[in-house]
Amino acid sequence: MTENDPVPNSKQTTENPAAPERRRELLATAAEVFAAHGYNATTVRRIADEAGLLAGSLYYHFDSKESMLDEILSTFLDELWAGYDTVLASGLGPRETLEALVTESFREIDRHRPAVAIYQRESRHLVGRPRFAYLADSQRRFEKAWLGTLRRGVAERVFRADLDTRLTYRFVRDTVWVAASWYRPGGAHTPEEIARQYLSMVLDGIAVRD
Amino acid sequence: MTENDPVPNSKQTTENPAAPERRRELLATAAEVFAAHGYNATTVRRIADEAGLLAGSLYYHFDSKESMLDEILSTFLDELWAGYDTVLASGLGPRETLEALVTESFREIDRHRPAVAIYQRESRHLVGRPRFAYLADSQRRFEKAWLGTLRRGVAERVFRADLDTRLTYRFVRDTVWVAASWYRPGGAHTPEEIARQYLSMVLDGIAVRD
DNA sequence: ATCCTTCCCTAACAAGTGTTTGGTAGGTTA
DNA sequence: TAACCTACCAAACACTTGTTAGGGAAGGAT
Repeated sequence: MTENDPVPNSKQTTENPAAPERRRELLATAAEVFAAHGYNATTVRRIADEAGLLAGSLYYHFDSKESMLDEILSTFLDELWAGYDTVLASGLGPRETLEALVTESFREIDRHRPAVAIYQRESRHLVGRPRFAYLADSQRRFEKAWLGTLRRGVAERVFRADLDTRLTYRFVRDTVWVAASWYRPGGAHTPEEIARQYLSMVLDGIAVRD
Repeated sequence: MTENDPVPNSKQTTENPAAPERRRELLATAAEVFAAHGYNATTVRRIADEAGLLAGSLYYHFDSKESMLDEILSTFLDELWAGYDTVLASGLGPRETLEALVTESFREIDRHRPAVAIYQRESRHLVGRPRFAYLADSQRRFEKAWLGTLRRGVAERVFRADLDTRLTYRFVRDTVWVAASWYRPGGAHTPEEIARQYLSMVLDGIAVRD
């Protein structure tokens, strides 16, 4: 029996500053490989190769392959919602809220690109599994925040009333997050620049005004 | 040896009207499962279950699991390009070309929803494999068609000149195709309605004009 | 009645999968 | 020096994977 487990295994909710340095390195490479090839197509041997150790050694740090995925996604979502909640609590108008949410989203893509890519690819079939129940929660909060902002904007006559709000929501949501598939940190554009251009397009359109 | 193979196996480029009825049924269910769970996570036993036969029996109709994927994707892309080429050859202006391409895209999503979903999910790591070289071809033609239309529009002063055309291209492209992940045939909106709303948003923006 | 074709099943194969177990080099602490 | 902890390796485990080989039932053609 594992009577006196040192600690490393099993996720830590409270941040332990002194401890799992190596753990984060391994999670980072795992996330990179998951994002590049997909969770199912990624073998733990491949992760181990990339990290410079053997497959079995990963199980000193993690319970299972799935728990790596779990930790990658939940860490990302925790940080995402910290940013979103700050925006939503600051009492901005609908247009400013939309702008702030979009900008925050591109910043998260910048910081958690692999996690976002994994989320996009895998969340659809992970939702439903009890272990990943927080994904469904997050989806609900997400929809509430975005749809609410859009509807508020329509009510206050800053957003057009002749569009299906639900369709608009989907377009806005998807285009923002799908950027994670081509975005590369350190590329030609900063997250803020991308957000600015994206907002300009979504708010004012790409056609020339008459 | 398989001296006298009846025909069924191996893809048919020229449409044989008398033959592979069952083949198309099986491909349709395979596409559905691939789209729902991802290619790698889908076992041939799962496809067989869904189709009502045993795993080995699939190999009477197909060479391999990969050849099913190949046929699903190439069939879809063939039909997509038939539609696109018609649009591109009809000598429309940039704005009308954009509208026609977007509308045609949503029609393709309506007809080939599983194939589109699979394409979105898997094409990134299939590109490069020699067997799927046509995916890279398609990507190049795709970029050429869309980027060309956008640039022509900027030159003719119908699209804004102050946006990064490449960014605009990515946004337009992604938002159109990602719709396959939530679109359900027979839903509240027809493909043409979705295209109209989407175009209205992209061309004129969601903000109220001053 | 015989043959042939179509379409499927049964049963197995080899390779690859996530995971476990026991061991061990090297540093830290007692 | 002895005991201990950390982080890894070596080797195997049980299971799932895509795929194949051989056979057989049904039905139309001869």
